[in-house]
Amino acid sequence: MRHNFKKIEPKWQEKWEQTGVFKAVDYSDKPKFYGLVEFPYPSGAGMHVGHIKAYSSIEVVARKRRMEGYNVLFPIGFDAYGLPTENYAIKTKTHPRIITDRNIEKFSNQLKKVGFSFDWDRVVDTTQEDFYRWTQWIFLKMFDKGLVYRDKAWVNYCPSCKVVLSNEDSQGGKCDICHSDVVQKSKDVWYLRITQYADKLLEGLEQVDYPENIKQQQINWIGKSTGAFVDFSVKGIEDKLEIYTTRPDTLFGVTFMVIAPEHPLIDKYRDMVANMDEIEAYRAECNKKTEFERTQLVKDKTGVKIDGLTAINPVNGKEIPIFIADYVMMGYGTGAIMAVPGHDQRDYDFAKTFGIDIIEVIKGGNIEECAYTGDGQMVNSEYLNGYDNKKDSIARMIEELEKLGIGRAGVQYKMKDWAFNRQRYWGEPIPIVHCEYCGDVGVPYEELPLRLPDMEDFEPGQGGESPLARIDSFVACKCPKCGRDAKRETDTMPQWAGSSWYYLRYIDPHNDKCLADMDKLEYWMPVDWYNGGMEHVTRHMIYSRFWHHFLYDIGVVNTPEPYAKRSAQGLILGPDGDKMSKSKGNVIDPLDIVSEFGADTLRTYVLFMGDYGVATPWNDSSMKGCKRFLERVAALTDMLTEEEHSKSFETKIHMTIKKVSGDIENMKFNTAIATLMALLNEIYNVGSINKEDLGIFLKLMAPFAPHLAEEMWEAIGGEGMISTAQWPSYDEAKTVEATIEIGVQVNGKVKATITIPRDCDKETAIKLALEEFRVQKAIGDKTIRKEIYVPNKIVNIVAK
RNA sequence: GCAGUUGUGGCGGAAUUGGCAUACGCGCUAGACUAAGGAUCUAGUCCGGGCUUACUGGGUGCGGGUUCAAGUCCCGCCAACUGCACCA
Repeated sequence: MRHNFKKIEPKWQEKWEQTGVFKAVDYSDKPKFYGLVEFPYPSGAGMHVGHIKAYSSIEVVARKRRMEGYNVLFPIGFDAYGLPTENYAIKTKTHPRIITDRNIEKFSNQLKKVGFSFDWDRVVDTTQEDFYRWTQWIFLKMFDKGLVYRDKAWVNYCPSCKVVLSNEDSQGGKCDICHSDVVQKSKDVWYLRITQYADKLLEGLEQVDYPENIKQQQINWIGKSTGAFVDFSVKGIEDKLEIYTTRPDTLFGVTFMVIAPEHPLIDKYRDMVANMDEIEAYRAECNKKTEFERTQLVKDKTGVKIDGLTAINPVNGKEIPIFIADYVMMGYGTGAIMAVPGHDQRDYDFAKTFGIDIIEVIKGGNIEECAYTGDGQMVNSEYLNGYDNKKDSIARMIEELEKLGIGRAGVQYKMKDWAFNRQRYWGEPIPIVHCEYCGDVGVPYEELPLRLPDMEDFEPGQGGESPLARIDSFVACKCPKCGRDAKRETDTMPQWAGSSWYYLRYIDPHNDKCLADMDKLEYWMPVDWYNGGMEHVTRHMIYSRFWHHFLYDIGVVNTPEPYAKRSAQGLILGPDGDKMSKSKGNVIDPLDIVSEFGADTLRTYVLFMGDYGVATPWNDSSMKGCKRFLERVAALTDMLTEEEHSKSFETKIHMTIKKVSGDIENMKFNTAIATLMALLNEIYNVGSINKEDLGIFLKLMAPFAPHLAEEMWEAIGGEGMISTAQWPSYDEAKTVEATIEIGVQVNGKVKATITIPRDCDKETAIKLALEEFRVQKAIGDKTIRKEIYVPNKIVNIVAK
C-alpha cells in the first residue's frame, strides 16, 4: 500500500463522524476518562501549530484509553469573547457575532482535518446565550455570597485598548493584548474576592497531580507570607501608622519608616508637613515613571523625608524619621514599612543614601559593609537578646506586641482581588442593576441570560465607558427589589470568565435547568488530565480553580478541585529557533502541512520533534522523516507472510508494546515513536511480517497516525475500526531476550561485550568474561582483586 | 535578587534512574537505480591516532569528590531558559 493520505484522511474522518465512535456516553459501565485541552480562542488567523501540539498529547491518551476500554470524554469548544475579535470587528465594521461564527467554523473544519477525536456533540461556545447565562449565574451567586464588591480604585488601564486590566493582564506594566504601556486610572471597579480563597487554592495544590514547577508558580503567584501588623504612633497625631512586616524579630533595629508616595496619611496631615512642595514634586516624578523604570532603579534609592511628621518605635520609644519612597507600594501590605537597614538590603541602601543610623540586631554579619540577611543570635534587642532570630524571636515579639496591644500576627498575599469588569462590548454583560434606593441589586435568576444587546456601533466610549452605556433601552430598567426606575450596569466581564468553568459545561452542554446536572458531574468529574500552556498556569488555572472551589462550597459541583492532573507542552519555535511570529515571517501553518504531507505526518512530527514539555524549533527535514516513516509503514502490507514470527522478534514486539504504552502515560511521545520506528526497522531487516503482528504494530501506531492505521487495519481485514480495537497487552516475561549482551569492564573501562543466558549466575558470567581476548589483554599480568557481576547488566574486573 | 528548569555529536534529542554514552530522526559521505533527483534503496557517520573487521587514546558546560563503576549522586563554579520581582 502507498501512503495516499489525500484519499484516506477525509475517508476516515467521515467514517468517524458517521459512526460516532468518539462520542462520550453518560453513565456507561466502562471506567471513565475525562481528558481536557484548553479550548482555543477562535482568532481570524486560524489554527497555529502550537494548537496541534497542545491537543495532540491528550488526543493520543484519549485514543489509547478508548482502545483500553474506557468511556472517554474528550471535548472541544471555543473561548470566543474577547478583545482581538472586537478590535477586528471595529476595524472591519463587521459585527463580532459574524466574525466569531465565521472563525469558529474555520477552526472546527481545521480541527477535523487533523483528525482529532473530539466529541463534536458537546461543543461549547462561551458567547452563546445558553452558555453565558450560567457564567452570569455564577457571578450572581458570588454576588449573593458577598464575593463581589465595587470600589473606586486606581486601576491598570490600557489607553490603547481603553480597558481596565487585571494585574495578571498587565504584567511588567504592559498591556497583555496590545503591549502598550499601562497607566493608572481611577475607576469604578468590580472585584471578585479571590483572596478569600487564597488558602484553599494553596491547600488544594496538595491534592492534585501537577508538575512541581506549575505548583511552585501558583504558590509564588498567591504569594502568601506570614508576619505581623504593627502600629507605629506618629508624634502629635491620633492616627497610627500601621505597617506589615515578616520580620517582627528585628523591631529593635528599626531606624526609620517609609510610606508609599500616595499614602493617605500625607494628605490628611498636609498642614503639619513643612516640605509639601518637595513631596508633591516627588509624587509627580513617580507618576511619570513607567512600571519598567521603577523596577530598573533598584540600586539608587530615591525618596523624600517628610518634614514635620515623626514616628515612634513602639518597642523602645525612639523617635524615627518618616520618608516617602517609590520602592514602597500602596498595593501591598499597608503601604508603609518599618525599615531595618541592618538586615534588609533595600533599607540599607536607602539608609546609606540618606545618612540614617544602622543598628545591628542579629549577630553574624558585618553591617559596616552591607545588610546581614542571614540568621543568628539577637543583640541590642532587650528582652530578645540571646534568642535565635527567626525561630524564637518572632513568636516572642508577636506575643509582646499583642500584650501591649500594638500589633498582631497576620498574613499577606501578593495576589490581589480580581478586577472583573471591562468597558467593552464583546463580553458577558454584568447582571447588576443600580438603584438609587436599594444600591447594587442582582438581576433575578429567572431573567437570565441578560442578553448582550445587538449594536451597530460598538466602539468604546471616549471617556473609557462601555459602549453599552449608549443604549438607553438597555440601561433603563426597573429595580428588581423596589420596582422604581433604575440603571443597568453597562460593563462586561473579562475574557477569563467563560474559561473559568467551561469544562463543566461539556459534561452537560444543553442543560437549561442548571449549569450541569449533579449526577452527570458525579460520573465525569474531576477532569482526569488537563493539558495546556505554561502561560495559563497563573491566570486561567488560578481563576478557574477559584470558581470551582466556590461552586463546590455552594454545592453545585462534587469536587473541590477541578483538575486531577495537569501537564504543559513546550512551544514550537520557528525554524530559526525564535518564537514564531508574523513579523518574523517564521510561522508554520499547520494546514499547509496537512495538505502537503498529511495530518498523520503532522501529528506524528509534533510529538516526535523533541521532549514534549520543552520548546523545540520546527524542522522541515525532520518532519519529512516522519512522512518517510509512514510511507515505510504503509508498504508493510506488501510484506505480509503466513509464517510464525521468530522468538527474538516476539521479544521485540512485547518490548515495544511495553515501551509505547508506558511512554504515552509519561508523555514521552518522542521515544514512543522512536520505538515504533525501531520496530519498523526490525521488520524490514526480517523482510516480512504476519498479519497478527502487523495488527499489533498498527494498534500501537493508531493514536499517533490514526488515518493510516485505520486504512491498513481495514486492508488486512481487521475487525471493526482500529479506533475501537483492543489495545495490545504484553507478557512481562517475553519482553526480555533469553540471551543478552552485557559489557565487560576492566577497572571500570569497557573492554568487551559477552553474550550470556539471561539471569545466569556470577560464575558463568565471569568465566565468559575472562575468556575474552581484550579482557585478558587488559588484565595482563596484573592480579585480579575483585570480580563484580550485576545480573543482566555488567561485569567489572578489578585488577592491580 | 528570589523560585524553577536545563547544559550530551554538525542539528532535534535517547540513556530502563548508578551499570556497554550518543537509541530514533535529521543532516552529511559514498555507492546503486535513473534522462534527471530536492524520489527511493544500500552502506558509513562522537572526536582523534593507527597495519581503517579481533588495535588504541579521549569524550556528556567547567573544577573537585564519592564509588569496582558517574551524563546520572555530593560540593564549588560558569552559562542559558522560564516565571515572579524594590512584596516589606
